[in-house]
Amino acid sequence: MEYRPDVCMEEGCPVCGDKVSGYHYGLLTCESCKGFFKRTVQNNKKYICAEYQECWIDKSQRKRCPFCRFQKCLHVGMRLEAVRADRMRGGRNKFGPMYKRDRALKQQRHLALTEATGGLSCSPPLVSSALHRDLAFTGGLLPGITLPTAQSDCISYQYSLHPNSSTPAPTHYQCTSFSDWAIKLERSNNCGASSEGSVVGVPPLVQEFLRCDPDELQLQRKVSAHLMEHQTGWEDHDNPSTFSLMCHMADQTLISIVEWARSSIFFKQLKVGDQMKLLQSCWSDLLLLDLISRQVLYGREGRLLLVTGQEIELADIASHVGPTLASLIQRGQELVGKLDIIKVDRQEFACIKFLILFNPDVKELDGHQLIESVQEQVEGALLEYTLVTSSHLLGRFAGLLLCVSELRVLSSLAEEYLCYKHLSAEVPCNSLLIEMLYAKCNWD
DNA sequence: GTAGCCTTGATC
DNA sequence: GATCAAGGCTAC
Repeated sequence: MEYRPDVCMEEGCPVCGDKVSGYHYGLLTCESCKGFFKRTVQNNKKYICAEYQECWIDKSQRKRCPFCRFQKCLHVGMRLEAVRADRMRGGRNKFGPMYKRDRALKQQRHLALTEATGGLSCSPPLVSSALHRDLAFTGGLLPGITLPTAQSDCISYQYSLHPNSSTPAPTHYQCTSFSDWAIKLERSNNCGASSEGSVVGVPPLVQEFLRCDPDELQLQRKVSAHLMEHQTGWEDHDNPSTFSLMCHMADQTLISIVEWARSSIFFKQLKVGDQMKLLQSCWSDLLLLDLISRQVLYGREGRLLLVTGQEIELADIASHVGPTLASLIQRGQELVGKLDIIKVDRQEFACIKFLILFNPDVKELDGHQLIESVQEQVEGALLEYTLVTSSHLLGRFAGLLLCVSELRVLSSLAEEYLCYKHLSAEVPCNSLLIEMLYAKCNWD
């Protein structure tokens, strides 16, 4: 394989986003963070953060808070043990093979991406570089002018959120090839389907749940179109932060979840009051399930696939967020890993959605009996389906229920985080997320 | 204290 | 001998 050193150097420093100069103390970093890390460790420096130990570190602000800079160095994986106690110069350390593996991996990823995008990746698809732009890693997350189409194999992004802006978009980023993604979708959609449209071995109720499920590509187009249509209306004076964009994205996903529920079997039979109570009780579970199922069904390892079809390196996100969100992402990743190992399919995810929605534990339900009965039917259908598809008898079913419990814990933590961000005025106004959050609080 | 460039030396 | 990741030097 031809070795291309530039592939590794294209990425920004994981600490500050500056130009990488090589592997230093365990990973690719820039020269200044290398020097900073060395000075700190060699001289056993102790820093104090003047604020809340969550200072943003980028190229322009890295000098402001050495405490947070050093914390970030450690967080992204710089290794203390790579700083030599004896100060011996030259030579290699024990990380040599690790650097080699990392290089090979990056090279492999680059080639895979080049192939997936039909050799169009002349400029690197590094959303990570865009993440370094501002405190809330703005940019690169709104689909630009080019929406994925069958003709366009490459999804472009621009820095500039305003098409008429005089500032030229400095870089185009590429994302997952649309055709590659579509192939994955098609494969997933057709799993087990017979030519008549019924599915062999799949209980009729599960088939009905699957029929209610929104089409992923339609959802992607809808959310992307909405974000592009409304981007000029947000924070006219400034670019919206990435967190704010994520909120808009989540809002749109939530709207699609409500639409899904309203048009679904059983739910349509409920009184509006009960419908509201059920949705208010589980909106965050469903939102998180939507995100997680997307990773399991269509995502790639180490990346976060957004509802718009864009992908972000998880390592990049983790290195740009505070400890609370980083821990949430970590747990989410672990859950995706668990579901990935047991290869949960669309049928099972469809059942889980109904299982979450029809929660008889919700208080003051008029149609409590009906909801309890639906929950039993869903459980029965899921159990039947897992028994048909898995040889592990009850193990798979029990495993899925355990994952649902973990998902509920995570969504509750995510709600707390959202609440905190809302109190810090970082969530956009008129957010459906906040409306749901408040509805739940008042109702609880 | 920072950060860019230089020197060193084990490994390939 | 080339490479490259350590530590060192020094202008700012």
